[in-house]
Amino acid sequence: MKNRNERLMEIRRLIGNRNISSQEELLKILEKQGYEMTQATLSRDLKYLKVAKMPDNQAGYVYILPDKEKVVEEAELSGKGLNGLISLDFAQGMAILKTLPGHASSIAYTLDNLDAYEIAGTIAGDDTILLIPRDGVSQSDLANLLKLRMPGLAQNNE
Amino acid sequence: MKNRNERLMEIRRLIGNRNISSQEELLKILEKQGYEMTQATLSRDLKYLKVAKMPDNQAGYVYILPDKEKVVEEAELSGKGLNGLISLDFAQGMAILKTLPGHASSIAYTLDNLDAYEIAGTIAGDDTILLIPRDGVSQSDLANLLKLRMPGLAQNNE
DNA sequence: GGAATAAATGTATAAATTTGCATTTCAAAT
DNA sequence: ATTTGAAATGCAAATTTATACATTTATTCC
Repeated sequence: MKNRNERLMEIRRLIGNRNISSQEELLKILEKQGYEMTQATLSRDLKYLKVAKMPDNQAGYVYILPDKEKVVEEAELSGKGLNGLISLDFAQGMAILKTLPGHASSIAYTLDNLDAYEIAGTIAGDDTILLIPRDGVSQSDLANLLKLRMPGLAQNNE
Repeated sequence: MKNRNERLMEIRRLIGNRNISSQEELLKILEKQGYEMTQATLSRDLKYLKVAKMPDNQAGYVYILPDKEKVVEEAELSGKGLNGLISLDFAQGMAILKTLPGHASSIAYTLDNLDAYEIAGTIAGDDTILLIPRDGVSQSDLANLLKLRMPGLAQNNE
């Protein structure tokens, strides 16, 4: 179909931004935006996108994006923050990121909000970030993750 | 409802350990274990536990346990002095504690003042604490210590 | 291009899940 | 021990979601 991909993107965007509780509800929003489709197709789309339905205190149930997808999207949306990054090194099983002076905490904040499985946590000083990877996460896993979200990042080692 | 709590625990355990695709399927397993209940109750249990149903390549759909969000609630409910504490993870032989923004240093202070042998030291950022255990201190030693001295702390891992 | 093949979608229906309401079970208070 | 209010559960119906099958739309390969 001509616009399936576009539709899938839009579905992801919608689920990421609002609390949607049923396929019917989502379907109506999509129809208002000009997408013509049936609930069956939406069901398939959600399956394709690995969207889960989760209980929620406020809304009863809400759709949620799978971790990875969500992360990528939000990182892209925010599109900000990683400018001050200078370098990435590995030592003692951990990653050390150097940044411009004063940039460490904002970048660390962005990193935390990636909600990436691979990152157990970060601690930021003034121009240095200590990133603790989860056990079992290899250096190259982490490098890939970071490269993916930080285009243009210069690395000291590979 | 003598055993509701036990049942809830068991449901969580089952969902954590195997791939379960429907409430019927889970219900049968529970029945074999001696739990008597209907699918309606199971539906409510899953809602209570915030278990989500997510598309899966192998199994079609699988139930998955909630992540940090759950922990936040429990921590908040517990009320005790550790209000800002969100989660506890282990990686690289160290413990990573996530807190609400700005809460890290006060909680780290509390940790230091436990004067626990097991804790060599802590470093606090804004919302993350790195806790360095003494050599020879196991993950479960540390988990026990924290559980013991910090009632209400929920954990992500076992 | 046109046949052959695969992918996407709609329709109708089955399957799965949630929920209103009535009932039972439990807990607290007197 | 009895009453009372809340929590838990079952039952049945409503709602929501998934899917088998048929059809349409796109893609590939001569």
